[in-house]
Parts: sequence; structure tokens; C-alpha cells
Amino acid sequence: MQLNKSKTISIRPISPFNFDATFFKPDHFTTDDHIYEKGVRWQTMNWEGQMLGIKYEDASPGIKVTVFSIQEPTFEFIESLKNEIIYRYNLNLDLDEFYKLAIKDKLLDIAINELIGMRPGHPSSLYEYLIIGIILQNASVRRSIQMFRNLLSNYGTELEFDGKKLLCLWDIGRFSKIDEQELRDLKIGYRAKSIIKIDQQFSQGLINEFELRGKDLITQKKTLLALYGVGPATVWYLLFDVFHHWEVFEHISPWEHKLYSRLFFNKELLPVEKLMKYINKFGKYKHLAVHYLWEKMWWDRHNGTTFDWLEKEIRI
DNA sequence: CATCAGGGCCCTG
DNA sequence: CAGGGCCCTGAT
Repeated sequence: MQLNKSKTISIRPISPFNFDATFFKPDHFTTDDHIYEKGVRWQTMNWEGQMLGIKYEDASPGIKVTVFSIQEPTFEFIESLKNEIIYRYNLNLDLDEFYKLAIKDKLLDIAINELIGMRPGHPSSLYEYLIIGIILQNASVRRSIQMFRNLLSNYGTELEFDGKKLLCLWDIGRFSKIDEQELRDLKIGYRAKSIIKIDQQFSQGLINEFELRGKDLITQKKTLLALYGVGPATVWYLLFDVFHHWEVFEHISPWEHKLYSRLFFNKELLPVEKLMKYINKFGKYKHLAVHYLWEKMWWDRHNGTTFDWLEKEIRI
């Protein structure tokens, strides 16, 4: 599908702002729906039922956003899209208070110096993130990539914009008439059931992302856990990446356990309580603090530093 | 070749 | 609340 219309908007995030560390997270594994180069990200987006191509460009101190579409977008459409982009990438997040707290910790201070102005955030809607969360479960990174690719190439739509061809996520309800076996044939395994059920719950309107954003943490958590296929590990990701709770840090999965031990104390495996004690120092910003340490590790790897203990764990 | 665990979760007893 | 089963894949 050719996206011939384009409109440019500009966004000025709160300073300091780091374009690359905000628009590219080296540990995010999704493929075929975006391309990143230094200072530029091309990303597809299914917004209000329209399939869009978005090009983000570093235009320091701001961001140039070009929206590619089939139909000429209305003013209201562009406004809501702009607000959504600001929300998803946390462009209005004021990091000052966090930085003041973090400077007391040597490790975190180093990470912040390297990534200053980086926002947490994620390009996906709640619906899309749930699909991602489910294919992460009980699988290595390589296998998760394969599952995502298979889904996107079978059910996504190819969009051509700005000389790039990328796949865009399907509409909610896509799996209403698809039986489980068809998904299983894409090597999704038992996760097929969860994907179909969640798709169904969304299309029946049983869950609404925008309503849920306005609820309190407890309600959000309860609502998410009630979705079929969502448990403590997935909800932990969702509350941070999609609902932007910087303070929630209750769950450490086995592989993260190993990596945090290395990352915080350069030890092979420490008791979870010891790791939690370190993390708890950062109070209402504890997950954000971990995000900075975590992303620093991935950026260092991206830039050529080799951590053998990391390579052993990721197996891409 | 077989066996096993992996960036969990649901269901059963 | 513990533990079995689940899909597939690469490691051993």
C-alpha cells in the first residue's frame, strides 16, 4: 500500500532530550515494522483505524515528525496523533527530579551521563504490546523474533512510504474468524490461544486502553491480569512501558535476575532481596533507574562493547 | 539420536 | 499453593 499523503509536525520535548536513546532501544526486538538509523526512525502505526508511516527525525532541540497516510488527515486526526506520540515516548516527562536523586548513585550517574535526556517509552499500543508480551513468554529472543515476524508477515499490511517498505500491525478483531490451528501453523504454539482471546476481548470492547490510562495503578493491574495469558511477568512490562509507572518494580524473571546481578554488582547471581534493596533506593523512580542501567548496557553492546555474560543470555 | 530449559501462564488437585 | 503441561528450538 502506497502512502502518498504526508504532513509534517514538530514536537519540542522538555529539555534535556536525547533523540537516539528515546527512539531506539537496542533491546527491543520487534522487526519489520521499523527501521532506525542515527537521528532517524521510520515506524508504522495503526492509529484510529488508519495505517500510517511515521518518520521521526532528530531536529535538535526538537523532533520533526512526518506522517504518511493514504487519506488526507484531518486537523483533529493530526492533533490526536501528536498527543499520542507525546504520550508513548514520554516527550513531556520532566526528568529533573529523577536526575537529582540519581546523582547520589555512582552507577546510575554514569548511565545518566551517557544517556542524558533519554525517555522511557514504547512505540506500541496496549493491544500490540500484549501480542509482543505473549510471544516473549517461555521463549528465547530468537524465537520471539521469529513469532513476531510470522504474525506480521501473515496478518500485517505492507506500507510504502519515504522510500521504505515496512509492515503495519493489523486491526483489532483480526483473529475473530481465524482458528487456533492457523496460528499454530505459524509456530506460535500454545500462545495462539492467548492471542485469539485477547484480540476477542479488545474487539468486544471489554478493555479500553485510553480509559484504563485514567485509572489508578491497582485497577490497571487487576484489569490487565484478568486478560487471558497475562501474568505477573507481562504485567510488569506493561505497567512500565505502556502505563508509565516509574515506581513499580516487583518482579524479577530468571534471566533478568542473572543480568541485574552482573549489572548492579558484577556478580554472577545474588539473592533477589539484595537486588531489590539496591533498586528500592530509587523510590518512586525505581523502575526508571533500572531502565537507565539496563539501556546503558544495551547501548554499550550496540556500540561494540562485548559482555560475555550478556551474550550467553540473549542468544539472538 | 534423546532430552531439556527457555524473557510464563493456566488449570487442576 | 504446588506442580504439570504446553509449542518450538537450539544447546548439550
